[in-house]
Amino acid sequence: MKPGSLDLEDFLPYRLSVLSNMISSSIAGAYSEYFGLSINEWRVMAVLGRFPGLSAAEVAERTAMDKVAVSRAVARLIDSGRARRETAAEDRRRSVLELTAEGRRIYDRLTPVLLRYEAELLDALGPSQRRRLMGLLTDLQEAARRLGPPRLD
Amino acid sequence: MKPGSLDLEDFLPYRLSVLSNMISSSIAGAYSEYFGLSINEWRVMAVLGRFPGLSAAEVAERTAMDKVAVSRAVARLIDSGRARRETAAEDRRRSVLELTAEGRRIYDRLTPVLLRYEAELLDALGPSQRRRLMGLLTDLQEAARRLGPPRLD
DNA sequence: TTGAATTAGTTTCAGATGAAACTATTATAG
DNA sequence: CTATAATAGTTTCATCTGAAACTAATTCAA
Repeated sequence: MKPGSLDLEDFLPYRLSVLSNMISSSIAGAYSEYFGLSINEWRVMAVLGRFPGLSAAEVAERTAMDKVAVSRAVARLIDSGRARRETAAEDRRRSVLELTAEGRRIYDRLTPVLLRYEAELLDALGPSQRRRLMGLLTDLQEAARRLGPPRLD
Repeated sequence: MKPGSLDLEDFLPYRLSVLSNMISSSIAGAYSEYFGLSINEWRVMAVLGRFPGLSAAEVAERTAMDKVAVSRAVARLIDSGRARRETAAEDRRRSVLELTAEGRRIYDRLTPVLLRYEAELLDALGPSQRRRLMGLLTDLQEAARRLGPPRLD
């Protein structure tokens, strides 16, 4: 391969994108098949299961979703009886979001399945790689943030 | 953290998705700002720049895009004068796709910028991690393929 | 106070997406 | 040979998406 040429299949951003889409759509297939959940609905359920009482903005922050996506996912979860919204007493703009009993049932059913799936993925790596993987992702993420978009010189 | 609980920010599929979106949208911002290219249009240009004469199905295979997305991206590239389509003489269903001179100009301008960006990302990792990264992504990808979607027990 | 600015969240609008149906061409079975 | 199936690619349709505009509530400045 001549230097300065770009092979998509060796290009880190492309590799990450393919891998991430592969894993996400695998998982999304399972959400969707068993419970009719979209990936955004599941992400909202995942943070509400762990941190009940968050506002929509706090959910957005913890899920890296934008506020429009959160608003729509929450609306569907409420429609389908899986989440509940109250208005914060001290600031009536804020919502206070929680899973319903039905939502929690699904959360409790799905969580161990996803953790097991993750463990099975990690089993594919050697122990030393496995230990370093998260730090590596953190470093790449930090670098991406620091670099900002590529600029034409 | 109690075992069996799922923290989104430590969950591999979520981490990969956030990192990948961060990097992809950084890059897409640059394409789009300088040349009005979508990520799919750029991917098609990237493979045609390296492998001129591919058919749409071959482009789809090399970019992990579906055939509808390829069809639309190609249509736009042709509209904007950046790619050209001919019909394969021996099989008139097949298209033979190439960049135009203008398309190649953009390709030649963008390629080194993206390679430099990738190199800067990799600079964030230690040398040993950097060397192993691609193999690690390959292993995860292979594991994801092998595992298929998670199943409720 | 009160009215301008800010914040939380929703709706709108225009474009992107993918599954399925469709067109055109080529391959294959009888 | 036909006609049935398979393949390449496009179009349609219903849904998804994000930016910007919007509503409602709160804060801040004068």
